[in-house]
Amino acid sequence: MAERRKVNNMLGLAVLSTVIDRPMHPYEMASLMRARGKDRDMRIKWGSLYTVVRNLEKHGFLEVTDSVRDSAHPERTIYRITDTGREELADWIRDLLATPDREQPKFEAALSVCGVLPPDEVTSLLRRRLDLLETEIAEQREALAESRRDVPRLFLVEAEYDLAIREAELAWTRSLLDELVSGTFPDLALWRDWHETGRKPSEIAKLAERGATPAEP
Amino acid sequence: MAERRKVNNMLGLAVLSTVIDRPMHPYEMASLMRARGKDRDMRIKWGSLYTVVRNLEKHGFLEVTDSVRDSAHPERTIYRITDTGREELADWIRDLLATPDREQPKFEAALSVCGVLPPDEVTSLLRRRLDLLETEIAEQREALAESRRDVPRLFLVEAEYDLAIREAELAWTRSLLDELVSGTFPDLALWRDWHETGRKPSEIAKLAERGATPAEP
DNA sequence: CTGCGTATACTCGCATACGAGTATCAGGAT
DNA sequence: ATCCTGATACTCGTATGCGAGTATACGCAG
Repeated sequence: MAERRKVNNMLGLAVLSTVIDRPMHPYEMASLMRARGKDRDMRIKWGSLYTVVRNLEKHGFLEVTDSVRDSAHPERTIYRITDTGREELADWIRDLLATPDREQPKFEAALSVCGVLPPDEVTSLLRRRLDLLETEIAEQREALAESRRDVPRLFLVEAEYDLAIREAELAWTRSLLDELVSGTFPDLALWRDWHETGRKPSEIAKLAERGATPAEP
Repeated sequence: MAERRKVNNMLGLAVLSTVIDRPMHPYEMASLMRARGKDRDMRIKWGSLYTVVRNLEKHGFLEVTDSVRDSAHPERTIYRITDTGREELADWIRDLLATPDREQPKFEAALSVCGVLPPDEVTSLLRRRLDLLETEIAEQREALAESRRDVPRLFLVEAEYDLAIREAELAWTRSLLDELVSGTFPDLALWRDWHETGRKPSEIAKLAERGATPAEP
C-alpha cells in the first residue's frame, strides 16, 4: 500500500533518479531534469527544489560531498546519493508501479457537482473541452511520432501512457456529449426544469445519496 | 486557463456545492458530504475543513449567519453561501469542465524512471498492478451497476468517468506487459545488460534527452 | 447510577510548498 | 567602456495542508 514516504514530494523522486548518475549540486539537477524533459512527466515547482534536497539529506538519502566556492556563484553544495537513497528510490518506484493509486482528477470532482449548472451550459462547456482535448492530443501524438525516430521506446513509455489515457478521456467525453446533444441522456428533463423553476425537485436530494450508507435500520 | 483561485483546495468546491442547499455549520457539511459519497470523488482531508471554510469566508464566498451555542457542543458557527460564493462556484465548475488540465498521475512519473529497475522486476511489478486493477475495477463496475438501480444517471457520471479511465489504464498496462513478456518490447536486451553489467551503456544517457532542446547550433 | 466506549465537533502546531524576490556574472549590443 | 539582458544559483516568507490530539455528550451494559 502507498507507504508514507519520508519525503513525499514527487520532485524527490526526480531528484533521486537524477543524482544516481553522479554527484551534483541542486541547480545542476534542475537543469538536467529540464534537459531530459522530466518536467513533462511530473509537475515540478522549482521553489521546492532546495527544500526537497535538504529533506532528502536530512533523511539520509543524499549526503554532501563537497562545497565548492567557484570564484563566482554564492557557493554550490554538491550532493551524492547514499545507499539508503538508492534503496529508497528503488522502493518508491516499486511501490508506484505495483500499486494502482486511485487519484482523483479534478475533472471527476467537477463532474460530481456539474448539476449545479444548467444542462445546456454543461453541454457547451464539454464541447469546448472536447475541442481543446482534440488539438492537444493531435500535438502530443505528433511529438511522440517525432521522438520515436531517435529515442528508444524505453524512454517513451510515459508519453505513450499519457497519450492513451487522454485518448480514453476524449472518447468518454465525446460519448457523454453525444447523449446530451441527442437528448438520450435520461435525466435531462428533470435536470432542466429543476433549473428553470427554483431548486431541488423534492426527492432529488435524497436520490443523490448514492449507496453511501449500505444498509440502515 | 486554469485560473488561480482564491481558495484552491478542492475541498472548497465540495463545501460550496454543499452549503448551496442551506446554511450549515462545518461539521454538518462534512457529514453531508460523507453521506453523499463526495469523499469518493475528491480526496477530502478533514483536518483542512475548518481552514478551508475560514478561507472561503475571508474571501467573501461564505458568511456567518449565526453562532449557536446549543447547550452541548463548544459552539457551532453557521455559514451561508453568498452571491459571490455562488458565482465562484459556478465559475470554478465551468473552468474545470471546459479546460482539460494535464494532471500528472504518479504512475506516469514512475514509468518515466522505471529504467532504474531491471526489466524483469518491472515486469513482475506490472503484473501485480494488473491484478489489483482488475479486481478493483470489477468491484467498481458492480457497485456502479448496483447504484444505477435507484440513482439517476445525473449523479453517476463521475463514477462512469472514473471507471472508463481505469479501464483504459488497465488496457494500456496489459498491452505493455504483453510486450515485455513476449519479448517484443524493443529495447529489452539493451535495458537488461545495462543492469547486468555496470551502468549506462555510453550513449543511453544522451538518448534520454528526448526532444528537450528542439534545435540547437 | 456509574462507568466507558463511541460519535461528535472541533483545535493546534508543525511541516511543507512554492511564488516572488535577490544577487551575481557572462556575453552581446551600443 | 558601459549598459542591458538573460541565465545562473539560490533565499525567504507566507499560506496552506493536514495528522494528531482534545473535550464533551450520549447511549447502554452492568
